[in-house]
Amino acid sequence: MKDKDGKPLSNTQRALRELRRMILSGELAAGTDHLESELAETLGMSRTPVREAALMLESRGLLEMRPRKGVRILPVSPEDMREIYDILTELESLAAQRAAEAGYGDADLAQLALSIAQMDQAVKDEDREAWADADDLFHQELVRLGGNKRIEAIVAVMSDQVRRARATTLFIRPLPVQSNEDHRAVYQAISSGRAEEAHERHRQHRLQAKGVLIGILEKHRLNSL
Amino acid sequence: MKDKDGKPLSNTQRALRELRRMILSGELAAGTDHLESELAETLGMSRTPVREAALMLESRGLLEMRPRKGVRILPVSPEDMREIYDILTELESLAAQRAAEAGYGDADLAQLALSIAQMDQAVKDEDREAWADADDLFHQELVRLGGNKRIEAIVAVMSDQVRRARATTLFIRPLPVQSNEDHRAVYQAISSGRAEEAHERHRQHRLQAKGVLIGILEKHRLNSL
DNA sequence: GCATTTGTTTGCGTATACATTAAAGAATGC
DNA sequence: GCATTCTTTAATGTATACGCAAACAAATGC
Repeated sequence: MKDKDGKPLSNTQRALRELRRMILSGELAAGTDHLESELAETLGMSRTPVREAALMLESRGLLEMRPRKGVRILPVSPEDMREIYDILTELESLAAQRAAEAGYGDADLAQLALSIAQMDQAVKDEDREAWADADDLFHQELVRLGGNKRIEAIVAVMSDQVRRARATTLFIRPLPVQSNEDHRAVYQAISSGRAEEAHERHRQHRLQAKGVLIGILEKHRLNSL
Repeated sequence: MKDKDGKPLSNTQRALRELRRMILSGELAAGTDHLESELAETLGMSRTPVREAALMLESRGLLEMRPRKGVRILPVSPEDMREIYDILTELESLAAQRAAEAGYGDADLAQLALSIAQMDQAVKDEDREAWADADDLFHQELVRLGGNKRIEAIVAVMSDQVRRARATTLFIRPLPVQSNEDHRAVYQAISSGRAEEAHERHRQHRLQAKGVLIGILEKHRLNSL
């Protein structure tokens, strides 16, 4: 098996990507248990790479390995979402501030601008999936511009868990019009080097998002997904 | 092999603890490479549990597995320390704020008070090791009181890396008298429910600590440890 | 009937064997 | 003498085998 660059891809890496994909897509449902040997057979490889991949996914908080009970796909509760959003709020706001301080030019911010444009288009089209993808890109790029690799890694892990909750809630909630305005404000602040404002605007953006998501989860009694 | 509770401890767990200990103590020096088979022999077990432990330590950022180059103990640079302290600053300050909002009583804050007392004693005795241990405890307990499990986990990971830098710098720097005053102020703020102040005091404390550490590292040209 | 014990099964933890492949060294040609 | 290719080697990636311990079932004693 080779990847796009022609480099061979180890089975462990394949297992990692496949399992992650299966969890995020819901193919492996939250709360379900799966034997290592089952997963190995599904993926067409032996238990060893599956175990190694599972170990990594365990430290990303997507699953849990319980002796004799199989690999458990961890559900996400509203309380988990509070924790996650609190972390995202703090770390992304800092990233926004740092990005503004870095004095990036328009070229550096092109990707950010692009994802904002994509979100605008998606809202027009009422295409929630496209909006979610562009939103992911915006946050990922924002954090990248913040220049802290560890924050990037942490946010990536937390975002994986948010993605699962969002897969369920995406079609329940109203079109994220407010969100798009927030993004533009953050972009403007970064672009013109207003660090404090970038921080605060993004902070408010995330607090707002947290409130909306938690509200939906509690209203619909989605205690575990 | 059994642990304190009499429960058998898996070799993977033993490898995890041992390797972590060896890295933090410097027994496995930063920047050095080690074959899986060497480590396995050292620990008296086969490669399998060593690999599994290494995988976990890799996601904690303590080492890196590079095909054919062996397991590399990751060095920590001043830039790494900036990243780590930025994260600790944000997440611990939030924890302090939340702890203050939670309205804990004196009994709940006993451990926090104890570690402060231990730090005072350690400063009197000029026992830097004891101070460092108590300081770890203070921060760990503070974060626990914050009530966000994920922040606890992230801070634990980051703290492991700080510990390595501190092992080197602990005896270079002046006695942390200012630090102890900060801790007391944070404690007071939490104890009396002044959330905003707890946040801000802890924030300043961490920013200060960051400055001191980075200053030492750069002054002594400690670019990698 | 119920509880306790014994047997059986099943899945994991670990060792080990093997295939794979990148890196280092040797040999060859220019 | 240098570069290139071939060979070798060594370390990893993966499969597989097996013992053990936990969960479940059955059987036995009360």
